[in-house]
Amino acid sequence: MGYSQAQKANSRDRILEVASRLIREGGFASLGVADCMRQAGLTHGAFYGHFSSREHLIVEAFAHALSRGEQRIKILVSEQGEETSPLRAITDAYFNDDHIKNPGNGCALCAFAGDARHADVGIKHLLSTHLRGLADRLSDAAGHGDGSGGLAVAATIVGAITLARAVDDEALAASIISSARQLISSQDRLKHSVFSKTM
Amino acid sequence: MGYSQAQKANSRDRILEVASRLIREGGFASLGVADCMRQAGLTHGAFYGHFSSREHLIVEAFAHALSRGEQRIKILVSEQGEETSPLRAITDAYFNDDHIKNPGNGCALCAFAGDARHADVGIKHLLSTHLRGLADRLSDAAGHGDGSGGLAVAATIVGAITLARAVDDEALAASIISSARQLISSQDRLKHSVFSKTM
DNA sequence: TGTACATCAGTGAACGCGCGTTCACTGATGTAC
DNA sequence: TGTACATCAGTGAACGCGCGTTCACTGATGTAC
Repeated sequence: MGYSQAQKANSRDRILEVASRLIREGGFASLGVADCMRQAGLTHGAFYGHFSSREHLIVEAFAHALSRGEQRIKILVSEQGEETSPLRAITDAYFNDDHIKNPGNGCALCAFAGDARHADVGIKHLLSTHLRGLADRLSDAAGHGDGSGGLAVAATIVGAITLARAVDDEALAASIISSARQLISSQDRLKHSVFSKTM
Repeated sequence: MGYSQAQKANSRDRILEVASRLIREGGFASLGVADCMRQAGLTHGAFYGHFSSREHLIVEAFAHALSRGEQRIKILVSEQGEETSPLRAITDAYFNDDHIKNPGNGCALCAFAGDARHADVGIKHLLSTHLRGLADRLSDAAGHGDGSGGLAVAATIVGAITLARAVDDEALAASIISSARQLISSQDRLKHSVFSKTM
């Protein structure tokens, strides 16, 4: 395991990948340096060759989680049938069962909405930027000219997923999601356009 | 500071009161035994005379926070004018500026929606029960016969408050709230009844 | 091509701090006579 | 009523574990000759 810049970069990527999953699964507080390194196939001593502190890792891992989470959502959206309205396609992607049950691989905004309040300003800033982007996309997808409605739909999605993951009862979780789905659908101005043949 | 059952019970209440505020402010992880005892006017050594472990305190403090938070909301609701529709009165209580900016004194559901996923089953159970109650009240207030819509409104409220507290930008926080307010208002079937003269 | 050397990613033992927990002790309050 | 004693809520020093961080060392890879 001698010198190799490519190998080192690869190690760093692995650490980030693991960390971005771990923090989405368990929150920032759950991230342990030793555990993270172990899961990346390294020992804890090597950590400080890649990151100057646990805090720095967390910020980078959060940014990584945001983009990885967005990728995942985009994949889910692209799997929707073409007759689905744009808003419904996004909603279905977020409310996908696999997405709700596997936060480690999902939307970081949903995973950290609660934690972010206690996090430092760098994290809050990344989250804010991401939220604005999501709200714009939702607003467009719903056919709202101005971007006013997107934030509320984002809040409903984040709130519903957060609560569905928090409750101790599968049936209640399912009710939260289906109720949110209906509420969001009521905001869909493109629901009865060319997109929606089945709805 | 000798023997007195009444004094002991009083101490315990103070500890719970402090703890329920601290966890709402900073999340479960932020609660330190020594800090909590200090704020209750005691030293850390006395702690185990009241609670068998930090974990037990957290569960009790969470239950306490739920009821204290509900009290607070009820007070805010009762401060609304009589011409306000029931749903709007509740919405205004949650979206009250003071409530959003002081989680330590507010709704525990909003404060812990994110944390609860990582908490033990006792916490999840208390939260689930509380959520069901809130959803029913919202559903009634909105004039929906069946309880289906309440959960979505609860998700919107919780999501909006969580996000408003998480972002780094006051203007964005305000937009989240006003957008959520509009979305919820669109679900209000009693909006144009006798209740609403000004809306 | 082969050999000696330099580089440095990674290893693993050790450090030190924070914090939950324990425990011997204190002293004010309530009770017995 | 006054005095001696028992109780126990609270104190504060100390323990011990987990975990972030440090550091001397290893050994594989790349370079020089």
